[in-house]
Amino acid sequence: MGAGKNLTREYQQLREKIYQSIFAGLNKQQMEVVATGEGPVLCLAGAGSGKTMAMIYRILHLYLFGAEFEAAVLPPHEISLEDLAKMQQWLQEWEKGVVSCFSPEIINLLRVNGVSPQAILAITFTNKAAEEMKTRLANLLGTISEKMWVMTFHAACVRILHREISSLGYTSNFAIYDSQDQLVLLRAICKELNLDEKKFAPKKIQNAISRYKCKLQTPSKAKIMSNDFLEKKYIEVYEIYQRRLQENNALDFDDLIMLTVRLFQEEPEILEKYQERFRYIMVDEYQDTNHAQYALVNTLAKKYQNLCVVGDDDQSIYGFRAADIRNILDFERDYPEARVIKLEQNYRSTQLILDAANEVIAHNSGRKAKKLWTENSAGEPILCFTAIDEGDEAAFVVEKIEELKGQGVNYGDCAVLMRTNAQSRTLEEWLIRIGIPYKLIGGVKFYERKEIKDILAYLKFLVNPCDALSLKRIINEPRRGIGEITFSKIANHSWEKGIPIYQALLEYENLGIVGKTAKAVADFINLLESFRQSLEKLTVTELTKKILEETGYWQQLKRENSPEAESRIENLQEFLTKTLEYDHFAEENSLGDFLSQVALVTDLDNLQEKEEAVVVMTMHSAKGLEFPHVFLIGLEEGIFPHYRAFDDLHELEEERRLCYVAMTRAKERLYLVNARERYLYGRKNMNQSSRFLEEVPPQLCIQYNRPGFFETTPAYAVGNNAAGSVAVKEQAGRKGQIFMLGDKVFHQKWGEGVIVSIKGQGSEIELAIAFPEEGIKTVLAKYAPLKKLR
DNA sequence: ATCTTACCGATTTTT
DNA sequence: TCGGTAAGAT
Repeated sequence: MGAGKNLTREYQQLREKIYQSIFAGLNKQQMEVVATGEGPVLCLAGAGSGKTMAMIYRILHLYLFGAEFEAAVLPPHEISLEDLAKMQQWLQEWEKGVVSCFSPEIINLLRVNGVSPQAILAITFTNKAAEEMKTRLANLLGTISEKMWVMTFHAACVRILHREISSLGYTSNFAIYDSQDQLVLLRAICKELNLDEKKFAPKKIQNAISRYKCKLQTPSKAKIMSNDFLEKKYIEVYEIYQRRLQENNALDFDDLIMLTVRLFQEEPEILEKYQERFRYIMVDEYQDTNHAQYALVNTLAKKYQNLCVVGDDDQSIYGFRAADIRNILDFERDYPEARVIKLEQNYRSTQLILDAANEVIAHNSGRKAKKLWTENSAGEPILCFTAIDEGDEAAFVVEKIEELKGQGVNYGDCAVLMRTNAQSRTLEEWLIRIGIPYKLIGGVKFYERKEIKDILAYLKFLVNPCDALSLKRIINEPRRGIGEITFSKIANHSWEKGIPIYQALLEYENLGIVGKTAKAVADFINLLESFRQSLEKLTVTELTKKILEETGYWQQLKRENSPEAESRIENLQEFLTKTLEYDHFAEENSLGDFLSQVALVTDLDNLQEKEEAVVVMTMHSAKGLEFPHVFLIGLEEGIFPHYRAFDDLHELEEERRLCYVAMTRAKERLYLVNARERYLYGRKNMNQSSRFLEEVPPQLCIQYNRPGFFETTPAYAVGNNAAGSVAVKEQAGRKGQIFMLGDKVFHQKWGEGVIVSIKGQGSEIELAIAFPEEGIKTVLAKYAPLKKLR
C-alpha cells in the first residue's frame, strides 16, 4: 500500500513536470488564456501575437487536464512503474522534439479531469482558419480531435440545422443559396413587382436584406422599424424573397445563422440540448461577429458561461458587412466577471514594422488600449517609394521582387496588397511581362463559374425537388427548347397549388404545354427520373459523370472547340476530382452532404503555402496571413482611404484599421508605394499621398530613389514564365533590367535615348529607342548593350 | 432564341 | 477604361 502511495506521488510530480513542459513555449498571457478554462474570457490578441497557438493549447488543456489544472490528482487507473517509465520517456522525447503528439497511450496516462471532446466548440470565420486549427489539433491528439467541433459559424449552423430544421418548416435536404442565387431570385421578384432596377438595384436590396438578417429582423419586425419609402419597398421585397426561399426549401448564408438563433429561441429543449453539449465555447475573430452571430454564441454560452472570445478590435475591418465592433468592445459589460487577457507580444514582425503600425493605429479613437511589442530585432527600415504613375508603381514592385529573388528570396515570400481589386491590372501586366509567377486571389471563384453552377444546379435539384431556382437554371441548359414562358407556367402552377416545383413539372400536361415543347419537357422529365433512380446507387462522381454525359453537356462543350469551352471542360474535370475526393472520404454516399460542404467553400481555402508565386490580393483577403516581404500599393487619398469613406469618421477609422492589418502582415520588410498620378475609370487623376503614409513616422522609413545606373551589362529581358526566367538568369548569372516606356537608356554605340515602344514578351521583347542623332532603332532587349538611366 | 449595341457605373467580402 | 446588363433587331 505504501508503495502505491509513493507511486501516486511520483505520478503527480511527473505529470506536473510534463504539464509544465507541454506549455513551456507559451508566454505568461498566452498561458493565462490556456489555463482559464472556466468562465468568460476575453482575449485581446494583437496581430501576430500567437492567438491560434493559444487557442489550440487551450483546447488541448481542456481535453487533457480539464478547465483548471490540478496537481494533486489520483491517476486515471492503477499506475505501474512501467507506466511511469513510459511517461518519463515521453517527456524526454517531447523535450527533445522527437515526438510532438500525444499517443492514445500517453493520453490514457495523463488525462485526469479532462473535458469530453464533444463538449468543445471552436468557431472561426473562414474555412482556412478552421482547417488550420483542425490539422494542428489532429497532429497533437490524433483522431480524438475529430469529436470536437472546430468549424466556421456557417458550417456549425448547417450541422445543427441539418438535424433540427424540421421544427422551422423546412426539410433537412435544404439548398444553400449563394450570393449569385440570391441576386437571380431578387431580380425575378423586382420584375414581378415592376420595380425600376435603377432605383431599386438588386445589389442594394440584397445588402439591405442581409443587414436585416444580421440584425435578426424578420420582414414583419423590420416593417415596424421602417419609415421611409425606399426602406418599405425593400422590406416588401424581403418578405416575398423570404417566402420564396421557404417554398424552395432553401436558405441563404445569413439564414443559416438567423434560423439557428430562431431555433434556439423557439425550441428551449433543443437549445438546452446544445447548451449541455457545448460546455466550452471558443470564438475566433470575435471583432468580426455580427449581431446574429453574437446572439448565437451568447445564447449557447448562457448556461455555463464558459466562453472564450479571441479578437482584436484594431483588426475589425468588416463593418460593411454588418460586423459589429461593439460585440468585442462590450464583452466586459456582457460578462462583468470576465477575465480580460491581452496578448501584446508579437512574434511576427520586426520592431520597426510594429512601431510604424502602432503609430498609424494610434490615430484611431475608442480602442482598447493595447501596444504591440516584440523581442525581434529592429529590422530593416520601411521602404517608401513615390512612383510617377501606376505603371511606374508596378515597375518598382517588379524590380524589387526581382532584386529580392536575386538575393535568394522566394517569390512565395512576397505579397502585394492593394485596396481594390481593380488595382491589380497594371501590376499583372508587369508580372507577366517580366515572367514572375504570381497568384491573384479574388476574381471569379471556382464555385461561381457558370459550368460549375450548372452541374451543381442539377445535383441540387435532384436532392431538393422544391428548388425552383436550380430547376430554372437547368431546364434549358443545355438548350432543349424549353423557354421562359414554359418555365413560368410551371412555376405559377407550383405557387398556386403550393406544391414542390418538381411536382408541378410532372403535371405539365395540365398547363397548356403542347406540341414540341411538351415533347421536350417529357424528355427532360425522363432524364431527371433516370438520374433520380440512380441517386442511391451511384457515387457523387458517377452521378455527375452520368449527368454530364446524358444531358449532352460534355458534348456541347467539346463540340464548341473554343478556348473558353476548353477551360470549362478543365473546370468540370477539376470538379470531378473534388467529387472523387469526397467519395473517397465520405462515410456514406450522401449527395446532400456533399452539396452543403461545397456551398461553404471558397477559393481562399486553396491558397497553398510554399507555392512559388508572388501573391497579389486585397488587404482584406490578407487578414490572417503573413509574408516576409509585403508591398502596399496605391497609398493615395481616394484610393486608400477610399473616397467613399471620406465623409464618415467610422468608415475612416475602419480604413485605418485596414491599414494596420495590412502593415502587420509583414515579417521582415514592408514597402509602401504611392503614385503621383493614376488612371482611374478612364481619367488621369493626381492623387495626394495617403494620410496613412503621413502617419508613419519618417524616421522609420527610407525614401527610395532609383539608382542612376543599373550595374548590369549587357541588358536582357527575362523570360515569360517561371521556368524560363529562372533558367535564363541562372545561366547568365546576372541581374535583369526592367524597361518601361519613357525610360532613358544608354546604348553602347548610339548613346543616350528614350524608349518609345515595347513589344513582345519574354526573351523576345523588342525595344524601340529614339536616339537624338540616330533616329529610332529597334533592338532585342535580350541582346542590346543597354544601361538604364534615370 | 440569340446576337448586337448602347448605356451605366465603378470598395472592401466570408460563408 | 472596361465590363456587365438591358433593350432592340434579326
